[in-house]
Amino acid sequence: VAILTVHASELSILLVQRADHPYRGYWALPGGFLRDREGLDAAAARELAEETGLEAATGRLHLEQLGSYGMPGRDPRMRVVTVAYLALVPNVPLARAGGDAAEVRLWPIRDLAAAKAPKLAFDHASIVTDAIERARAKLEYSSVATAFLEQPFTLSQLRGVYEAVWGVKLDPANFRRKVLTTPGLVRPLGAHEQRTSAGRPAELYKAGPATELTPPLSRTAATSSTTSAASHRQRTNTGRRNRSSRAS
Amino acid sequence: VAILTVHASELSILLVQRADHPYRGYWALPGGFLRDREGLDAAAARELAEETGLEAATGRLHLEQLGSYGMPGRDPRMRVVTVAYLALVPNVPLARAGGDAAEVRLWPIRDLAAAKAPKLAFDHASIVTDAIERARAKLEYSSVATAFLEQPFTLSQLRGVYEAVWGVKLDPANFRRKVLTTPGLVRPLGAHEQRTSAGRPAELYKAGPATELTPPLSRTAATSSTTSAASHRQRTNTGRRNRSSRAS
DNA sequence: GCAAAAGTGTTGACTGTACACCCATGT
DNA sequence: ACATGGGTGTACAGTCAACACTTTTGC
Repeated sequence: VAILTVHASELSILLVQRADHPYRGYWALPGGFLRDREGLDAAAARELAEETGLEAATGRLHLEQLGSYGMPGRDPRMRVVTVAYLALVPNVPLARAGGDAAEVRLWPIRDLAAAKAPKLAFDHASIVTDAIERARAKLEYSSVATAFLEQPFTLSQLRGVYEAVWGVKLDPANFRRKVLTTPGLVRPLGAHEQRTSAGRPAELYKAGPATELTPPLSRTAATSSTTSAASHRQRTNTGRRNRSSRAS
Repeated sequence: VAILTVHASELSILLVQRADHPYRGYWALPGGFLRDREGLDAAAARELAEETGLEAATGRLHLEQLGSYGMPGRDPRMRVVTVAYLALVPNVPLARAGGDAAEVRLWPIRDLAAAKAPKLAFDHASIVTDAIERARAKLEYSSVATAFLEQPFTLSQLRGVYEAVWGVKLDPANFRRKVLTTPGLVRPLGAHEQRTSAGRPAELYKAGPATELTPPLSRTAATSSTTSAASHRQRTNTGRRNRSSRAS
């Protein structure tokens, strides 16, 4: 199970450090073996609960099948076919620390490519890559972003999820309009958040019944975060011209 | 392996009739067991070749993992976890007829919900549903439609794929523009088709390197076959004019 | 007052759809 | 000639990104 969450404005993944052979000391996705008379979804939900204490059935969290990995030799002990799942959760209590794992922690996605990156066991690097890509793609055309948040939430927090997962900055005004004009995406509660630091208190929302986002929210539409002159991104589109209406 | 093709303007799927217990006489997806030292993709390609004679590696046909199905009891003989694949192929030679299958044939998707629908073995009805939905969704945002065609093809044939898979009618003019303005989707060959019946000969194209279709082609945009007369009536009149001054 | 964040308004560029019209070919 | 399908032109309506502006809070 690839458990993704947004922690400190960073998309992060839960990994466990292996205490036993093989790949001792390497980091791995949490998981285990399918039991008799247990379906794939049920097994994934069980592993998720063992790791985080979160119940997939009760909560609003998101759990979906990601794909299966069966290259021969991926586990040196024997032939193993893994069915990977993707979980999107709001916060991770980080249950358990003993058992067959030496340590459990959240790794920011950004650090997985850095020098201090953890070494990943088996073919889990490939699974992690697929999980991140799936999550990024799903934000575009579905309403799963709310699975990263506890309810109720503000639109700024929801926007923060998109910005963390995609690594871009979004225009608050346009994001708000997009979310509010999509029918059934969120429902206003009428209440406002209690103050945190400064600025006008934001209205609170709950997730609505809608699951699809049509038309999608495009992640290519990052606003320039730097001082407007340097970053003109120009999408190499050969034919069409792009934005850059600044001089007119 | 769920093998989809477009035959006689109908999206169709290849099914084999089971000759042995269990589900004798029922129709099933072609498939088999994973071999030692064989990856999942390789096994799917092997099954596809056994069934159709098409080589996934050489041809331009499309083969992707669809998902895994592991509910206990789905096979009455023993616990079996199936990894399903989706194949999109241009034409199906329909190799083999003996072995453990009584018959092999293409079933139009439309007939699967009809009264004369074949009874499907195991949980294959669920897999077939997922395969069709995946294919329909993928046409929206990727270039896989060309996998249904032999090369070269005309834009009308490509449009016919969309119409068959989605069950809608698309505007030829707008479809053409959409395909041609997407960079790298198709490449013109300069040649024209040899006459078939009537009308101007169409230009021939090959699939290009592009795999994504952004922005996507929306399948909700079916042209209305009825109601065209009712809404025309009158132009919105006498309103004071504003905006719409194009001035580009 | 000032900074900061929420929220509204506006505009120009682009996109999608509908449909009129021209082109090339078979019968 | 005319039917048929290929291909181009164009107008209208809708959408999106950019950004100016107003509102509501903490300090």
